[in-house]
Amino acid sequence: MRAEKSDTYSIKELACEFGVTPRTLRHYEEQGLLTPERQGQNRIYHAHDRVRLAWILRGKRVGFSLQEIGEMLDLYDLGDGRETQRSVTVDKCRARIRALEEQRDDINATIDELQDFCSLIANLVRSEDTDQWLRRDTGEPLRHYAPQK
Amino acid sequence: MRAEKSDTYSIKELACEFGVTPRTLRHYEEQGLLTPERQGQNRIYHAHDRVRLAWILRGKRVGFSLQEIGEMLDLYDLGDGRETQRSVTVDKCRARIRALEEQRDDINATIDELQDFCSLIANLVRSEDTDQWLRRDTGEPLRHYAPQK
DNA sequence: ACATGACTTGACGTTAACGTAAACGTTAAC
DNA sequence: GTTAACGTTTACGTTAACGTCAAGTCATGT
Repeated sequence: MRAEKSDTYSIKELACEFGVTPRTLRHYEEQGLLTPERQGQNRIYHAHDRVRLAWILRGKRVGFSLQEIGEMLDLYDLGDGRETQRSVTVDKCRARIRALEEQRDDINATIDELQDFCSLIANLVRSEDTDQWLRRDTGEPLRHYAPQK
Repeated sequence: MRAEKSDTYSIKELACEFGVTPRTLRHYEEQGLLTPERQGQNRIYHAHDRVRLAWILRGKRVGFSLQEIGEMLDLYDLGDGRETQRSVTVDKCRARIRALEEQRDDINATIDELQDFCSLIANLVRSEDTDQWLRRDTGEPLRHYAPQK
């Protein structure tokens, strides 16, 4: 093993670090999302690639397709192009932001509903009189979530 | 056509209303996410199914698989089961909430980066001296996003 | 009577994002 | 020298979430 390491990674090192497989990194390369340096035949990843990979994976977590992620990464690369290109880039960028904000609203709504439901059933208690489930706080019988007979 | 409509929907009506195809509704039924009433051979959807469909589609928008959505819907149905079942349900529910919160954090981070980038390139200007792109505010030359020659 | 239109059930096709296996070339250790 | 551990390319397999037929059913309108 050589003494030099600088801050480069083999395909497996980088994959491991991000909890993915080498195959995944090759796949991202096929899709044009990564373009690692080559030493002979082997891929060498730099900090630059690491940053992009982090972006890609976060993009995935928030539900973007690889293609969409590629377009977003292209935005960065086109950031200093001609005037017209730049305004297009800015527009697309803002559209993405709006989409993400909508998605965040969806998530918040889902969280709210899950929390309501969660605290509701956490407070359930069975009435010995009516043989029904009641809310511990108000004593109201359930309707909404009761199985219909 | 009969006079009665109450608040039921044909498969196409419900599909249209939510911007999906009838095929999609049948698919959700195959997966056990919907169980519409039948009149003879035809499916009849009620308000109840509408609510579930809204849940399903929002679940999809925030990135859940149909299977995960099914499990979440099951949580609701199991809400008034036995004590032990209920505690399991609450646990799963809280796990889901945590996952969603993490995802929201991801989204916020992505939005932040996109906004930074967006305002950055919106403020770019070209220097006639150096023939480079500079920040309009600080005059700093770009490094990060400049294509490497 | 018959055509129209909405619905039904198969069943196969498609796309995305990889998994997996085959066959091969380096280098490092034993 | 050969086994092991890593890398490579090529190529076919897999899963999810439907799309897209084909072929049949059923109530209506004319």
